[in-house]
Amino acid sequence: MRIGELSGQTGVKVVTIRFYETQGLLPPPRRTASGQREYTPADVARLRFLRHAGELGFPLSGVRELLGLADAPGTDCDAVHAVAARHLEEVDSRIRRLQAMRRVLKRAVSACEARVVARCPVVETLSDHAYCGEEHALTSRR
Amino acid sequence: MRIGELSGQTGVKVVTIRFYETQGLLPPPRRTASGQREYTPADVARLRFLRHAGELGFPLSGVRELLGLADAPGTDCDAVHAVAARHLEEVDSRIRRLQAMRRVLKRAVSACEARVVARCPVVETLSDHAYCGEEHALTSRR
DNA sequence: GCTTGTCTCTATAGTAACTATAGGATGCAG
DNA sequence: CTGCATCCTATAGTTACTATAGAGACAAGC
Repeated sequence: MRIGELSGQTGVKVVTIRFYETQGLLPPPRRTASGQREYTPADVARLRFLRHAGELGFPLSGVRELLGLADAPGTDCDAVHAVAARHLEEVDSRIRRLQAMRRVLKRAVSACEARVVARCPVVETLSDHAYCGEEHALTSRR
Repeated sequence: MRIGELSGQTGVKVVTIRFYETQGLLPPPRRTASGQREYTPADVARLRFLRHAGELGFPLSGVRELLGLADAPGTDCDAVHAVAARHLEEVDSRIRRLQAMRRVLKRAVSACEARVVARCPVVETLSDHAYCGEEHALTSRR
């Protein structure tokens, strides 16, 4: 099948498929005489794996590891588990950081709606250095 | 004060301060005869505002808007509220997406630990096209 | 006056994970 | 055979910075 068909079957955009190829996540397929890529059902499976991993937020480096492990004869479940567990921790940490942001933000936005104060609570929150007390919850972002 | 001092007082790295200047978030300061930047206490306040907004996850475009509104004579609280409320929704949405990821991920990782199945649950989760049923919860990332 | 060390300057490139665009070539239906 | 969808490569843009190179500036000590 050609790249458009592969894209349709997997839900991965054509440009992204080519991008995955440059990143070594998808093996370079055979080409027709005119240079067009020709894929097999095995590529569909691999690309679906890629997509699912992407949807679960694995970074491409992690996906690469997972693919390597899944490809190896007799999957090393421990190694796979380690990659996934590490990513789960990362997701947890991102959630915690976002929730900390959310609390501060929600408080300011709500105060704004309540209209009980003279000065804009959002601007105050951002301007006030005392707010830095919240800083502990809002550790380095990313 | 020079840029290093400003950096120390605000916790924003020197390179980041210069970056904010190129992005129009911090006005270009006066320069000494030799070309070094000279800042005032007003710059400290503005940079702290910038840092707080950054910690709350506002995109630079949002920070730009907020700064513009905060600078205007007589803060337009409604406009500020709109920017903040929009960002709050964005944060909420990111949290929801991450939590959906987390559920799927947690299930696979736990199954892995329980060791009740023959094949690696993480690899299964990623390979199984039936998993696409979860797709609704895991909408387009980013 | 000279050296040493820290700070500052500009400009460029790299990060993640794609997306967008330009400018052509190919494949297929009518 | 013409038109349109699809395909090709290569390059640049996105976000919010960080890293690096190579050079100039400032303060202290000798």
